[in-house]
Amino acid sequence: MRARFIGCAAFDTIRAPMSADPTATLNAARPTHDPATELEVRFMRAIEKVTGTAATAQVRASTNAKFGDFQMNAAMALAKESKSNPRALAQQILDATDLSGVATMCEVAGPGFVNVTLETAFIAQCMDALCASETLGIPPATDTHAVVIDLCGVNVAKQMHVGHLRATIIGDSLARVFERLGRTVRRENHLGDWGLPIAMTLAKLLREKADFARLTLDDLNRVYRGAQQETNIDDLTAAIANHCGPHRIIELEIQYEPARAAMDNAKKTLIRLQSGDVEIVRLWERIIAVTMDQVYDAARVLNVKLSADNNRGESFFRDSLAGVIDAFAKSGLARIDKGAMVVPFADRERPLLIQKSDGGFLYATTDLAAVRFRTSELDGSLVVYVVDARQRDHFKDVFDAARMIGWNRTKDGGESQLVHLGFGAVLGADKKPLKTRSGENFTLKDLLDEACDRGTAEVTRRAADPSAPTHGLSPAQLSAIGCAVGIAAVKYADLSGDLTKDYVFDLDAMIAFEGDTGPYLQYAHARIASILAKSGESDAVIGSATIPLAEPAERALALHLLRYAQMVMDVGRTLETNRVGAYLAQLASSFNSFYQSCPVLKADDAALRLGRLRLCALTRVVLADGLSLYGIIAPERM
RNA sequence: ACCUCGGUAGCUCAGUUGGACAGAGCACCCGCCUUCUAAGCGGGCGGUCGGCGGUUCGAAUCCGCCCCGAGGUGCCA
Repeated sequence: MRARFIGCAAFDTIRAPMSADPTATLNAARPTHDPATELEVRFMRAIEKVTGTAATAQVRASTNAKFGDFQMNAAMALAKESKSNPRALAQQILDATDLSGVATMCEVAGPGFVNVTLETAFIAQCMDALCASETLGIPPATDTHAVVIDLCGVNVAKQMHVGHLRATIIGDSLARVFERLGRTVRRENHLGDWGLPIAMTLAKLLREKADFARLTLDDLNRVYRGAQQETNIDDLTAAIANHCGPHRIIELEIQYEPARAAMDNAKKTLIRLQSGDVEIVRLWERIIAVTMDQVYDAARVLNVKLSADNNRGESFFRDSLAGVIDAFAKSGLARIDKGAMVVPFADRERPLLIQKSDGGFLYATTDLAAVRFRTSELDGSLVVYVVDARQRDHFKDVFDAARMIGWNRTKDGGESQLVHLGFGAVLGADKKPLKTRSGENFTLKDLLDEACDRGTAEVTRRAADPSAPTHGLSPAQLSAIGCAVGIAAVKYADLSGDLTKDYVFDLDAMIAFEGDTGPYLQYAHARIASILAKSGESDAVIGSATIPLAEPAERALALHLLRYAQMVMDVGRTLETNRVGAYLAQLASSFNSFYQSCPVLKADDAALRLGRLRLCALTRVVLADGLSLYGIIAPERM
């Protein structure tokens, strides 16, 4: 079984494999409504004319409003290659660029930047194109293969803890991003539902004559831990390994006699399970059901798309393990070493162990079977493993072995990308990993309950104000909004940071409602929903209005809305979910600034009012869509 | 010992893959609700980007050597 979330570390195996091919980024489809696309095209033509090379123009949004809307940075790098003056080259490129209908003002600045200020009419044109797009400007996916995402990864008979939060919501969020990009997505929940630890638990339950019909997860959790402890003979094996005296060893052997008996019992139970003993299989299915109920509950509360349909655990692969060994043995990639079957690597000492000297299989064996299944059966051209960063070396080995034997191939023989998205650990206040083994830690359920309670308390407190939009709502309605707010706080806190870093589990920080938080985004959304409702205008009327861009706040908001599609595509390319959060925080901030300085319902004239309403409407759509990538619910009122 | 990842404001973190004076949020200080939701907006305070060298028009970002922290390293998963 895969104990995937014990603790700590930070790394990603992702950056190298995902960004290896620069031409892929160059040739990738770009959002057609995005001004950066048009600028890139026009500047590239000019660069080709001037220098004869097909270099990217390096068009970026300006870091500072005083530099205009966009900047073109290619001149400096090109000047370095040709050893010419960067400012002069920038001017040459600028002179050769046809910017009619796009930019009003362009100038060379600093060491060779080209600052671009867009023509307002062009921004309006882009905004109309964005509004007309059903995908918010995201071009259709070119790859029709599946994206396979390994997420959640719970172990049967064990309680979910805060570590599972990450594997579940990160995986779900990535799945949503790829769905948004038009890809076919397969969520795979690789359950730890097979092997000796499960048999040990079953054996102990049988010995204690447990009532399987009334079994709870707490019971299972306790028995699981008890079974681990009572079969533990680490001290004895250590004593033998350290060549302790015979007296000491005999003493330990007597002491560990019960442990050996328990282990023998567990192994017998395992054989019964493996051979399909009807009674044992029935009980096995029962403990899986008890375990999975908590997972489905958590998924529902977290608004994560995960159900029994996604379950494909270790037991699913049990009959293909011997085939894995055969394939590696026949291919000559594996050899026997010290009685075990290993796959050696050319570039490192330590091999990958795929079969124990006693003939037993290991989790690497299961993972190899799963890799093959996910590429060749599920047809995944991208397989992402959302698993604790500490298993980095393990996945490096498994992926390399899979590539060596050619299991990184889709049905049509194309190459699959195998990526381990190793997320950081959730640490305690002492900066040490929160460990489940100690037993006294926060369970996932505790965390989610607390988030809902605090959210509900906050929403209820504000609803007491007679002028609040939520005033007069029923406790059930307030609780629904409160849970959405509390859960948004938790999910945003997790997904908006660097996934590969550890973070300290701080409930108060996680469930904060002010500043750069999930509720801040929900609040902006609720404000807009409220304005739109109060306006009394139909979508059709609002949709045909002219978007106003005269005010700086209007212009800034519009330009940011135009960047949405590119951001989603960037997340698909890099798997960095924090880009969504950063984008949305900026969007909400831009909107709130706009809202502060530009009256909407009380605008000076009817056309301006409708135009600003249209800006509001589009902001609401993008905000809600972005929040949906995190699986965060955006209430109409709060 | 070896391999890997990290070190940015008092705290929590960003930093568009080498670009302009390093940005947010929290905390603290000062303004803004008879006006569309103050979970908000505007302004201020605050940093030798772990240290030292190197590469170049230009480095938090790339390279080298140190310091500190964490994780991993063959028959558990």
